[in-house]
Amino acid sequence: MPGMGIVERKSRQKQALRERILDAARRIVMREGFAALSMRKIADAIEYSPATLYLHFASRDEIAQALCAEGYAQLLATFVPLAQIADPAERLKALGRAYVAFGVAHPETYRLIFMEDPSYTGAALGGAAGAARKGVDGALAAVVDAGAGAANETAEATVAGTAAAGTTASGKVNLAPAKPDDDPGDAALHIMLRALEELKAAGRLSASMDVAVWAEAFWATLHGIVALNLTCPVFPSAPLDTVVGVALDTWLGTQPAGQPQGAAKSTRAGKKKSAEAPAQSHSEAHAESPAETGVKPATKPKAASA
Amino acid sequence: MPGMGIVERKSRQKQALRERILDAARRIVMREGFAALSMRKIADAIEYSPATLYLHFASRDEIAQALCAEGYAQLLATFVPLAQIADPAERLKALGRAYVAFGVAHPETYRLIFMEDPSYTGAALGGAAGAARKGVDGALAAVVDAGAGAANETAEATVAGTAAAGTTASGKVNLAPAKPDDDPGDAALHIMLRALEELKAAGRLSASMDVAVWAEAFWATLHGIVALNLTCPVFPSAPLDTVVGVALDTWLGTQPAGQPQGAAKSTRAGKKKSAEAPAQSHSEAHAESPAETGVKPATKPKAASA
DNA sequence: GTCTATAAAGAGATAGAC
DNA sequence: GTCTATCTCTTTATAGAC
Repeated sequence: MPGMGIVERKSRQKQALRERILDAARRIVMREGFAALSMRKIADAIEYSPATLYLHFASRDEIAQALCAEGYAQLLATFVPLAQIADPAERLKALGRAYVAFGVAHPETYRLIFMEDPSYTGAALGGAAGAARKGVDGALAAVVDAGAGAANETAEATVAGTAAAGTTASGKVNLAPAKPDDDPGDAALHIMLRALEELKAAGRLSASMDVAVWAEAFWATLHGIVALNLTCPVFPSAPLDTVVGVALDTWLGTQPAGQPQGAAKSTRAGKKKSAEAPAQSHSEAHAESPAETGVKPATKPKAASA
Repeated sequence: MPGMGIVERKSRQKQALRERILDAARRIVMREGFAALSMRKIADAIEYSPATLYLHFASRDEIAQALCAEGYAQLLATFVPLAQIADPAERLKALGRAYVAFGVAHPETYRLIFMEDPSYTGAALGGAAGAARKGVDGALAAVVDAGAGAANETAEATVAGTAAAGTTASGKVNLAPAKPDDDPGDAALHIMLRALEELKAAGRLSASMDVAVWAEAFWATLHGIVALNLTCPVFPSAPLDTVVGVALDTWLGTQPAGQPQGAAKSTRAGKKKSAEAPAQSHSEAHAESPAETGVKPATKPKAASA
């Protein structure tokens, strides 16, 4: 019977190999696309035999789902600092831009999470707890909780003077109990819903609007932009940032329309941001992973022998 | 040397077999998903040998692209009658609803065209000419062309009285030359752009808005709704029609700002879709194809042997 | 725990007989 | 045109030696 330290060392080693497997898998997915992910390739990459992988993961699917949870946690992590933005509309815009930036910066990860198989999406949204507990989720849950109190008040201090608000703000916010442990995959949703409640309280969103519906439609817009960008060769014809900007302005009622509905800067100077428009740069985004862009993932094997 | 009639008969027979191949392929894709489409399965379905398929299609990819072009033409066909709607905002709403309905009614076809491989999307948008020429495209091109003249005037007769319009309407419409033969895949885009120009002329869209950008962002919203609906297990929590309604109202500026509009019954009783929520029903959609819904397409082979 | 070896299945595509 | 037969390659997953 070995001492406790030996057991721990073995456990650490097992965990380490598990991480190496996931690292290799992630690299393959990023470079060649998810379709090219195979047990053999992973085994080759980590210089183990394929059979060893099955001691850590029951199947290729389990590896894929672990990658999904990881990637989703990474996405959530980019939201954390943005949840502190005082103005709810600006907060939502920043979240939207970060969402699109993530999808553009990590196309294959985004594909795997949101465009491949429903079970993968489910693994990411529901199973992000496991991967996210590794550090991200704690911080996020803290932010979400803090948002219920502190962020709300700072937002009021900044915004409340604009319109007749404050009446419904205090009483109705607890409509979203925001149990952070309940479903960590919904953390992003909670951030959005809170911002929407503030927006509504400030009179900048129709009081009759169902915030849950608005949030889903808003999400769909962002997802559509990312997904078309990844799949459709002719999208977008205008710079991506321009399309995102129009979408955000439309959803948040800040568009320079003939009549602004909520509260907007009446008219803008030029036509659009045709001049600058850095387009796909997104230097604001995440520099963690080694440039997932550029390589055609090749869902199809294409020609190999001739 | 055979007579000309014999050559024609042979050509017809060849075409007929080509159609049978595509029919079988379409059925497989609809029932088992695109990933399950293989030359052998097609051959089995039509009771020919796999080698025969290669006399009609150079590769599996070519079959897939033909299916894409077909499906896209089918989608365009559902737009044709809607292009006659006089009010441009209502026309765009109807187009949007038809788009979503198509995606929900033909999930695997939609996936193949817009969510799988960029080359497939390209084949649909650019190569729809070939498949569409079979009858759909002619009608569509006619509608598009007629739209430049007739539909525009009916729209003016119905709408123009609303706001101060008419000044820019006549002079600027030819901004979109609408060459129907040029790129038939863009026919849908042209329909949208025309509606947007009318909207702008009527003062119901900001004069500074770039209609091309608006159109792409609008498309992205619709695509996002369909794509999430097909991939994300928890989307939507509210009935799909409600989400679509909010999106359309937001984009077309018909949202309440205090008063509830067409859809969205102000407040809901429960939290989520616990109570009613028919969700995926959509009986309004197309009944042409044999119920592509319901069966899990299984991108992955999953368990087969044990 | 890790390996070698292999089973079992399936894919796309082609050569050559008829 | 069509078929038989096959080549080549890939995959997931497991059995059993060490």
